Order: sequence, then structure tokens, then C-alpha cells
Amino acid sequence: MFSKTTEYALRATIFIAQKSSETNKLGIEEISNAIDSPKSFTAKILQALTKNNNVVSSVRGPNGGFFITEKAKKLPVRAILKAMGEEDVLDKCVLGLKQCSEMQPCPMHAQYKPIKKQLKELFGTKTIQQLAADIKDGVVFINNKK
Amino acid sequence: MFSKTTEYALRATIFIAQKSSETNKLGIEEISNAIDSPKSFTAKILQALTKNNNVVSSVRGPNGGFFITEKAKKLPVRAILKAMGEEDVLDKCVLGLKQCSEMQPCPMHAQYKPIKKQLKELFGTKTIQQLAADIKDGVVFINNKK
DNA sequence: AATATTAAAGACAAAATTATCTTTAAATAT
DNA sequence: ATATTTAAAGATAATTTTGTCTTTAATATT
Repeated sequence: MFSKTTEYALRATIFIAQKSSETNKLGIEEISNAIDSPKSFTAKILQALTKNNNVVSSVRGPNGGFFITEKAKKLPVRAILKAMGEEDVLDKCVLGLKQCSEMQPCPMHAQYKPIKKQLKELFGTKTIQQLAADIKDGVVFINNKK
Repeated sequence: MFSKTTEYALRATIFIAQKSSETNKLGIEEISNAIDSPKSFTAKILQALTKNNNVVSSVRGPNGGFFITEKAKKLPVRAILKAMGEEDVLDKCVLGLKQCSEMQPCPMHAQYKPIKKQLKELFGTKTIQQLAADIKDGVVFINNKK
């Protein structure tokens, strides 16, 4: 469904939201270990997330690292997709048609429509905070070790 | 959602199902023009679809080309994904976790579950034939020209 | 049998994605 | 001030995906 890049972005952001605070920032080492992603590559992704949309925040230097503000925690998961430039996945035609609409629907359009609606609803309303809370409650996991 | 390869595979198969018959086969030129895909690349894809799963049939030589049998028309759309080795898209964890299950769910798991179910239902029950029929009825389109 | 037409097969190439490594800049602590 | 720690920035590389081109094989027509 998503690119590796976006998968890492989602996992990293959720992990940071769960573990970090303005006074307890997380280093790239800890993050990439936790979510099982390549370190340098993840650094790039976090860089993008801090630049675009301010989904993630960072400070350099000792005791520096990544964290996520209370405000950002209230963003919908979709904000992560947006920051990664992959928001269009939720809107794209299943068959990859450039023109696919009510007026000129592809053969899957009508059937896929309600599914797309739910996908957009899910990513548009579920917040980063909510996902992080579920991890804290232990009902849900984010680690990726076999 | 899907790779270009699979998008082309879906469009090509549906187009062939609509236009071809055992006595009226379609050339790669006509197919790739109709669905707006790179010709040689599409040829490879059709090759794969004829080899794997026999979703598409072909014969070489004059009046040869691609067609799809009545039997194959009754296959679910999922068979195309399977032939392209991209069936797992319908099962994958949204966050890309290797381990994501009821026992050890990712933070999106519970919410994504009903959506995944509908996706699998759609691709598992909708047949190639049904999609092709909708095009013939003119209620739906497959061309990709701007 | 020879020729023409078509897909199959294979080699190659371009582009995008994924990943790594090195250098630089910012912030803190000493 | 200096040294240390951390992310930012940039250069480079590996891999995968996407795409092209050439040769071969099968089938039909003449």
C-alpha cells in the first residue's frame, strides 16, 4: 500500500509520539532500532518530517534528538502521508487511470469508492496521539523484530 | 496501491476480456495503445499473465495475438494480482510490520481490519468478466488518454 | 518451401527507490 | 573557549522498478 519510506515514517512518528516528550528526546539510533529501519535512511525521513508540516520536531546537540509536540500529536495520521508526499495514495485510481471520476469511472471505481471513503476517513480522523496511546496501553505493538 | 506493472496488468486484462475472443485476438500494439502503457513493457507483462495462472492466452503468427478464454473470464480480479506476484498487497500490514496479527497487532490493525476485509472481498469475488461487461455497457471506461 | 506476421525470450538501459557514508552546523556541557 | 554530542546536509552507491531494443520461435499465408 505504502512505500518503505512512508512505512518507516509512520512507524517512527508513532514511536516518537509514544516515547518522547519535550524533555525526553529520542536519538536516531534508538528510534531506528525500535522500529527496525535503516538508521541513516530513517534520519533522512525524520528530517523530511520536521521540515514538512512540522509533524516531528528536533534539536541538535547533547540531550538533543527528536520529539513531537502536543499540538502535532493531535494531527491525523494523514499528516504523515502528506509530509512524505504520499497523500495521493488515498485518492488514486486502483487501475492507475489519470482520469477516473464519477463522470468517467474506471471499471473498479464504483466498488472501490466506499473502501476509499473508509480509508480516507481512517487516515483523516485517527490521530497520532490515539495510536501512540494504544501502544502505551500495551494493546498494540510497533516493534518489528521477528 | 499497486505497482505500475500491476496497474498495466489489470488494465490490459480487462481490455482484452472486453474486446477479444478466441477468433478475434488483439495485438500488443492495439492493447498498449488502448490502455496507454509502454508497448514492450506491456508485452512482458502479458507474457507473465499467460505463463502464470493462464489468465491471458496467446498465439503467435498472423492473426495471432492475445485473448482470454471464457474460463479465464470467470476468474476473480485477484487472479491477476496473483499472476503478477502482488497478491500480498491485500494482506500486508499498513505499517509494514513483518509480524502483525490479532495476537500482535500494529496500532492501525484493528481499524484497518474491516477495510482489508472489504478489499479482499472485492478482489476475490469481482470477476474479470463482470468488469469487462461494464465497459461494453458503456457505463465505465478503461482508456487513459487525457 | 518461402515469406510474412506475430508473440516469446533475452539483453540492455533509464529512472526511481532504498540505503550508506562523510562532512557540516547547532547546541550543550566542561 | 573548547570539546562533545547530536541532527542536518550532501555526496554516493546499491537495488528495484520501469522501460526499450534485438533476436528467436511459432504460426499462417502464398
